[in-house]
This record gives sequence, C-alpha cells and structure tokens, in this order.
Amino acid sequence: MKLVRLQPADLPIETRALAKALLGHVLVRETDEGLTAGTIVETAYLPGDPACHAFSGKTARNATLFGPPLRSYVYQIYGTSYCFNLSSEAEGEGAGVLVRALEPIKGLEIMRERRSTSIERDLCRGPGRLCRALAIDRSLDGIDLSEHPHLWLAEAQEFPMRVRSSRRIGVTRAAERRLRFYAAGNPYVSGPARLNPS
DNA sequence: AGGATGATCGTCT
DNA sequence: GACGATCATCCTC
Repeated sequence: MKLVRLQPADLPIETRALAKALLGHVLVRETDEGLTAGTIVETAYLPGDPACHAFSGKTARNATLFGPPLRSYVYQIYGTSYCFNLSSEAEGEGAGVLVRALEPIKGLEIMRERRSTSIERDLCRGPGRLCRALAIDRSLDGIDLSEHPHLWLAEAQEFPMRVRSSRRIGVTRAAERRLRFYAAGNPYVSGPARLNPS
C-alpha cells in the first residue's frame, strides 16, 4: 500500500464540497511510535450555526478557521477529547470541516495501545477517538496539511465510495440540516444506525 | 476573578 | 438510551 501525498489543488476549498471530497482520502500521522493512518469515512460542518467556533467571530482559539484552507484546526472538548478539523474557504473567512471517523488502515497496533481497546471498529469511530488513535492534540493546531511532515492527507484508497448525508450529531441548532456526510454501508462510521442508512 | 458551556466518551442499565 | 467526567476557552463583572 502506497500513500501518496495529496496536493492542495486536488481538493476544493468550498466547505460543503470539501466535506464530501475528503471521504475516501487518507489521514496520515507519523510519530516516534510509528505511522498510523485511516480512510476518512465521515465528516460534518457547521455553517451559520452558533455551535460553530467561527460563528461569533475570530478569537485566539479559532484563528486557524480564518486562515488559509487545509490547515489543521484542533480543539479540546469536554475536557478529555480533541476534535480535528480542516479549515476551508479563502483566508479571512472562518469555516472548516470536522473529521468524524476513520477506517483504520495502518498502525492498528499503535492505535490499540493509544486507545486502550482491542476492538478495531472502535479505534477511530468518533472525532475524539480518532484524535486519540492518531495522537492529534493542540500542538498540531494551525499546521499546513499540504506541507507538514507528520500530519498529512494521502490519495484515496477506497474508490468509488457512495456518499450519503444526514443531519448532524451532537448539535442542537439548525438540527434539520443535512450537513454530515458519510460512506454508505461502512461499519466504521459513527452515530446511531438510524442516521446511517445505506 | 468567576461562571457557563461544549461538533464527546466510556460506563451502566 | 441515559448520565457524569472534566477543563480550556470565552464572556461578563
């Protein structure tokens, strides 16, 4: 299996298009422990929603969302979990896409140690879990995915992939909007079954 | 300086 | 399906 780094021109910068285009591509992480990687199978975004960190304007925490596209925006939530996003849209506009689940493809043994579970399906199923499995934390906030040596995107390993949408998970505002995308039928997608029809 | 809150997770029933 | 943990960040005083 050969992981070829994606070039910025390979992805759209518009938020919705990016959220869909990311499905099937691979998120790669390299540390002293080794290489871990997974196929992106679920994403979501939050335009015009008070839950979006960019909704109320630029702050110290969310500055990355207002920067150039394809930067890593990482924040901590509920004290214990990190969430990994990619900034979208042109510099100056605050927007991004949350990566919600991966299908693990490399470094599963490392992931099992970091996650303290042997259940493969649970290694990267959820935004907090995938950050734990790939050792992503705030130190990676703001880095450029197209250049960074230790966190980057690779060309798709699984195509074609049937993309479906649903309402989002964990947000209450504008709840009816279908701003979550996932790979139909993929067992590594998070959330309740009723939100994951094939 | 203090209070409210969250794009979650793991555990328990 | 429900609930509590846990703390960085932001907002208000």
